[in-house]
Amino acid sequence: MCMHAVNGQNHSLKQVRRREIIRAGTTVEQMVRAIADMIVTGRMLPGDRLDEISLAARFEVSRTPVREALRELGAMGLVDREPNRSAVVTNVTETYLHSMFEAMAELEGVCARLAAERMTVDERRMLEIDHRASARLVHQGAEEDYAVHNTEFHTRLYRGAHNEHIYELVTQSRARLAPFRRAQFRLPGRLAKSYDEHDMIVTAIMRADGAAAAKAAYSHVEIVSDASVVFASAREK
Amino acid sequence: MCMHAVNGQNHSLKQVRRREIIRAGTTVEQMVRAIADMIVTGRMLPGDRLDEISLAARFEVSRTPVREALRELGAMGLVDREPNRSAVVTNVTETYLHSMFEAMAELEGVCARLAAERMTVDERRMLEIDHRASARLVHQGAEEDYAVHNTEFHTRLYRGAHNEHIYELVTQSRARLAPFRRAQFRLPGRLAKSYDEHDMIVTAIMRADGAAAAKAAYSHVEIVSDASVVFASAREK
DNA sequence: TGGCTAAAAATTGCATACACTTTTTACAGT
DNA sequence: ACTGTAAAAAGTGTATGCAATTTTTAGCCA
Repeated sequence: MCMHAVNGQNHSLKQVRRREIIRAGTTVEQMVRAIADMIVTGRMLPGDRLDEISLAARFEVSRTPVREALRELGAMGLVDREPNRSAVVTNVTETYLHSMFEAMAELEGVCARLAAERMTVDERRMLEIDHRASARLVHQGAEEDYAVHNTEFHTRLYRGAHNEHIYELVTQSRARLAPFRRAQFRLPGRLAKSYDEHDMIVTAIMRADGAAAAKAAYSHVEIVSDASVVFASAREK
Repeated sequence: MCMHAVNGQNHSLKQVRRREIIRAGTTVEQMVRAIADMIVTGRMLPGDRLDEISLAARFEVSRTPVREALRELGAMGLVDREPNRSAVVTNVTETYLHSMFEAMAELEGVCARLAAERMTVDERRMLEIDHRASARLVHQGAEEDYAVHNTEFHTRLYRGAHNEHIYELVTQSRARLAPFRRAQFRLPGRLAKSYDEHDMIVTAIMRADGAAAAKAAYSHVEIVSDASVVFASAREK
């Protein structure tokens, strides 16, 4: 049986319905953002399968845009794809995880150094104000809120380097690392320690001491301890 | 007219024919490699359009895999895509280009430092031998061959850092930068200068002097001069 | 000639169909 | 029960079709 006429009709209706739901950008962009968010925020864990049919059903689209979204997520390193196999939330070896933490430390170091040399007066002021304000969160033990502050703090550093490409690299790396650094601030005393480390960075930046800022930012990432603590959670799957 | 039966037949035949042509990986992977190569080697210039229909015809596939390939190239930063518009080989502002060169210099610096600290005896030996051998190419003024050597030399550095993630970042950045650093070794005296700079890096690495290696590698990228010289060629389009 | 507009053509976005591959299930023989 | 295997089910890869959008072309008027 030939359904071309019916198809057109059906298609139209769906199109109209979709149009209302528009949030931002194309269907694929939305899906990429939505799925990336699920991975980065831990609602999906390394190893979890992402099959095209389920995703298509979930987002109420056909498999075509789903596949494009998965392709993009694959290029971003958030999912692994192998021919004729379902996509899977990227899981990495301990060695590779370590290399990501180290790369992150190096990049943070570079950003902090450049930020110390280049931040505008306004940027420095905002960084310091925001940092000081976070002391309250530490005292309250507000882990969630501190995590939000922490993300902003680092984003300020990355932006402060005034280098668009480095910003992209470090942002991409941070996203890929996110699934493996969950539960970071739940370790006892971690909040206060993080604050002190931020303080070292801020102080160096206010002095425009690039070398000190780089050193402080590098050690803030704490390659070794984080990597091992965190890996357990990744393997639980 | 309904062509479903015919479709099946036709499809089958094409499938069989394609199977013979397999080179490596899936159709999309092959296309990504092929197109990326065209961009990186300059057979396609920044600003050039990549329309799906022509590409589909060129590679003898339907638009579906073409779209996936373009999506991936977009994620890699080699092409720009906007909704309802043809993909275009990425062109960048002078500011962004400068940020890429700077990022590259920083990354090379990190790689050189880590390489100086971590390269195995074999890696150091191979680096030095290969470097010494390139002196002949300089004397002959063999630009093409030196360019090949140069690529290998830097790859050795990146690998020598013994950090998989940094390797990925620097490789990705190098690919994105490639379209804008064409014709590098055609400047008079550039070959000899490049050799001397390599020599500084190699010497520092052989001494396991990370700081010196980093400094030498950083200045080797020559952010400012390259950026301006090279930008002309990008704009010619 | 120089725009302005509207129709036509070209092109992209997405849905659907079907071949091919992988995974699961069911069942036979041991 | 236990394993091997074949059939069924599920899932991926890609071609094709149509709606929506952008680009081009043609014609019009000042």
